[in-house]
Amino acid sequence: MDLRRLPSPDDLLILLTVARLGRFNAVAETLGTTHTTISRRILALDKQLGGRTLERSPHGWELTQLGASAVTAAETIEETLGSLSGLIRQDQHVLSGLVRISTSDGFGSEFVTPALVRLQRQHPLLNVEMLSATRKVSQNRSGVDLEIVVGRTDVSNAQTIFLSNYYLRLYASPAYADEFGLPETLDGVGQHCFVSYVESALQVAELGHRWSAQLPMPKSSFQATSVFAQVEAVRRGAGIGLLPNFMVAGNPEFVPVLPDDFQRQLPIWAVARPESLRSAPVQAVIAWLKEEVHSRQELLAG
Amino acid sequence: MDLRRLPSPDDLLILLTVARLGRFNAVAETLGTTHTTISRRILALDKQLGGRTLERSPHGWELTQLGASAVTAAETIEETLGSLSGLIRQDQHVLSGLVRISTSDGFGSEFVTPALVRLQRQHPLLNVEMLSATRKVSQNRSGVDLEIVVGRTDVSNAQTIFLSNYYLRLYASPAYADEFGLPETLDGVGQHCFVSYVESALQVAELGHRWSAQLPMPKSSFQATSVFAQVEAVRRGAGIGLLPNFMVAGNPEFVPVLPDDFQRQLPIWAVARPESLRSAPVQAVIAWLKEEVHSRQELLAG
DNA sequence: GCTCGTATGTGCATCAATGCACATACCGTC
DNA sequence: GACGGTATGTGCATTGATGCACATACGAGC
Repeated sequence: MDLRRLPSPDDLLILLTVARLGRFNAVAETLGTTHTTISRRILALDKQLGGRTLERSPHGWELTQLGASAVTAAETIEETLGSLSGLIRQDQHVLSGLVRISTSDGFGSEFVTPALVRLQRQHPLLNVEMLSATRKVSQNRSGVDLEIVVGRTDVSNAQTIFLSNYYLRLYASPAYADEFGLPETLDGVGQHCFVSYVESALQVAELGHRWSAQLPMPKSSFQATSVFAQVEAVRRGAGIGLLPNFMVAGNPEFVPVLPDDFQRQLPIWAVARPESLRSAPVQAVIAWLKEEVHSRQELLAG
Repeated sequence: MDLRRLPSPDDLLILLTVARLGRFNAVAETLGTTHTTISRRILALDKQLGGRTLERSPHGWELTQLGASAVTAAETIEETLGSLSGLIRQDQHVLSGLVRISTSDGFGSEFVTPALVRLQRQHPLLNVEMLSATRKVSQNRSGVDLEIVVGRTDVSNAQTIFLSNYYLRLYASPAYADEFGLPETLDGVGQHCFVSYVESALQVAELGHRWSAQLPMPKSSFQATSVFAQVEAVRRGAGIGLLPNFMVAGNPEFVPVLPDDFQRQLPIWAVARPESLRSAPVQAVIAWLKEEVHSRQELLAG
């Protein structure tokens, strides 16, 4: 990529500040420079982008459509730089102590474990305990510094940090499909064996097949509390299973069933009490987890 | 967020280019500046980040851990800026007109052709002329909008854009190996027939066997100006040939000869005058070409 | 060991970006 | 309408970044 042909990231960040403050003088004070320089930099940016990014309004400067696109890019750059700065600040302190994390087993082993291993490699004095449980967010988090939870979060004295969405979709094994065929409609799923979570032990309703009337009662079912068991059951032909996409997408041992008709999107959150969030190790875990999720977003969306 | 406290995004992008190219001089050429400036900017970045981002290695600069974090951030910034640029370009242009490109025949058919075909499929009004010639970068580029050249680029009034490295390695056919055996050392190559470029017509010295004293004078030689002819000659048992890896790697009709003892790395560049680079179609060609090369990097490195 | 080529770093001159003083424009108040 | 305050833009001086010439270091070849 020709870096000289790209808009100046510094100029984009200035535009972002203008968008926030509305006046050149305010921006100049904030950035420790003069309104003259701000004016000139916006002029230069407009030339780079081939149009006006700002227009005058009674309340000060307002973004044009081009300016709005540029500000979106600037926000990404700002966040990227902020993360890098935060990383550096973290690197300057040796992290130690113990962080206890509760997480569901599928997401835990696929995303949380790698992030924590990377973190601990850099901070060997940091001890990590990862408790696997597929549960809804608890009202009382004693003993746990951070919870990774699925679905809705109705909790009042904690902060929720969105990590990502993932998808539950219907899958079967090629052998099962060959032997029993696959349904043509969602109603047809009721004629098949179904693999899912144990309903009586289900804490997160969205993980179960009952959560939506889209899915009929199955002829028979194979239920497990472990998502690994569910995946293995589908792989071995136990039936049609409602599985997290990130565990089976792209694997030829799993055939999507009615992929255009059914999928269920679930958010994953990190939840922590405010006092936990004042801990540098917990903040580090969150940052590294976000990085892990972000860098593998296509697996979660796939 | 205090923007004055953040690392300079421009300096991060320079580090990214250093990480890709490994040498300040190459970066300077690519960015149209001097190695002095690159050196100073890296020094400045190291100060902003509070540590060294690069350390010396036998192959050039290598990233420290801090440098790797910084490069990750730089990649995000680059992509963000690229997306913004792409958005703006989309809004402005249906590509049309004529782009004339000069390129070597092997690389041209393997990488340039597919990229151009894809581009033209999307922009049917765009006409493309691809001139095949294996030459060094010319001082006068009249009639050609873009040159794809191999090896060193010593040119003053044009911009060079690094595309990739590829490798010349020694190969023979299985039949030749059976009949004559293969050498155990590089000196032993002198006892064999050698297939190479026509020395008297050689414009890029690195393509010839003489360029390095590692390769002895051959007993006899088969020389051709067409790399396709060279490949065919080796395939038909004419001798040991110095061939681009991307044309024969993985093909059972070609046996690597002394692969651990000899290889020659060559850079490939796109070169254009500043006024050519102001043309949206030329910019599009460069972008698509880079994408083609990037998405098939393992073939070039293999 | 010597020579050559290449890579990076230092010092000074040059150039581009920024600061400063001032000008112009607009709005609100009297 | 006049005045004061605030916001943005122009021209020239100043400052910081970059280019250029040269120096130093390293590796390869003879």
